[in-house]
Amino acid sequence: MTFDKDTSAGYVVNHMARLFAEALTQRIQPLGLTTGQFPLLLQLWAEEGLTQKQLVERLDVEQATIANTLNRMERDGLVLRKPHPVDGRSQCIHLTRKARALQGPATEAAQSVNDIALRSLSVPDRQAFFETMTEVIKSLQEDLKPLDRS
Amino acid sequence: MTFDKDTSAGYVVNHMARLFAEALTQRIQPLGLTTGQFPLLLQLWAEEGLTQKQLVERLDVEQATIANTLNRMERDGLVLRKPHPVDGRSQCIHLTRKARALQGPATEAAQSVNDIALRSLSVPDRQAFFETMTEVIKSLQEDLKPLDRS
DNA sequence: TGGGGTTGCATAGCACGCTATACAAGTATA
DNA sequence: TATACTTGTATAGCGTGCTATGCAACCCCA
Repeated sequence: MTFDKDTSAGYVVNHMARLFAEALTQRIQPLGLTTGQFPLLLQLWAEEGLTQKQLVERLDVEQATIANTLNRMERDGLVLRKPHPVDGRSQCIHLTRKARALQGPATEAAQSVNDIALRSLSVPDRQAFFETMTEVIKSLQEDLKPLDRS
Repeated sequence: MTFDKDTSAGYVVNHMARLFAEALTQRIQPLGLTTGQFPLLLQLWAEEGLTQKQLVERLDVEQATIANTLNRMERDGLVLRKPHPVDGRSQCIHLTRKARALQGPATEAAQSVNDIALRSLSVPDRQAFFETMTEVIKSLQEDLKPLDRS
């Protein structure tokens, strides 16, 4: 019994994820954005001035990854780190005018990728797809949970 | 109308893919393997002595990625590059005894991750999940196709 | 008021995947 | 045969994500 990549959920999911990323890159690269910055921008467009800690809590990404992405965003003029009024360890992350101006085009780009990806699916199929992914994510998180720092 | 990451297919797919990778890492790290090596090993367990070109054709990964992964696998004693009998540019990729011995435990680990991930789904739901992913992949590939070097 | 634990962030170092590029070996053509 | 094109690999450089670690600011308690 040979293990076939094409019937391996992990393999197919990984492949799909890379295609999503590629399609998004194609559309946001002209805006000067990258895929990793996207979740951060999304969060900051909704709530500006969050600390890194708060961003980590809201996104499913490790602190070190957030810190590195913020470095690149600061370098690219998307974000400013301002000192926290009371906690000397923290900084509040603020968007530049440039980053604010990208909200429209960038979300349109992301929406367009999602629309294209799901284009051939019926509305109930899309719904089922999301429900299934939510289940899968839950199962994997439960499997990984015992590892959490307790 | 704000764009919500939790209802964005791309975001959820990316998150799911990272969880799959984490779960697999947890199981194959003790074997001295990493996630990126897995597809290559799978292919070589089935057909040893392939060239890099042939691996690129069989896996959905770029040539440069394959070359780098092979470098790490050679470094880790999983793979040997032997000169191609007729084409001086190519090399045939052979597995070491060590790599061959890992086929059983490694495929079991991957199978176990897939089983856990899909655990809460009925058989028809699993089937539907694969069909949907295949559709999504096809749609994204069609969107990206115009970019191919023709 | 210390001193010790905690918490927020930064950094080092790695794997993985990508694009772009270089280069040697092969092929074909004038 | 000499030249030009093509093809197979390698490498540089980057972004994304991870773990592990360091460190200063904070907090609590004796």
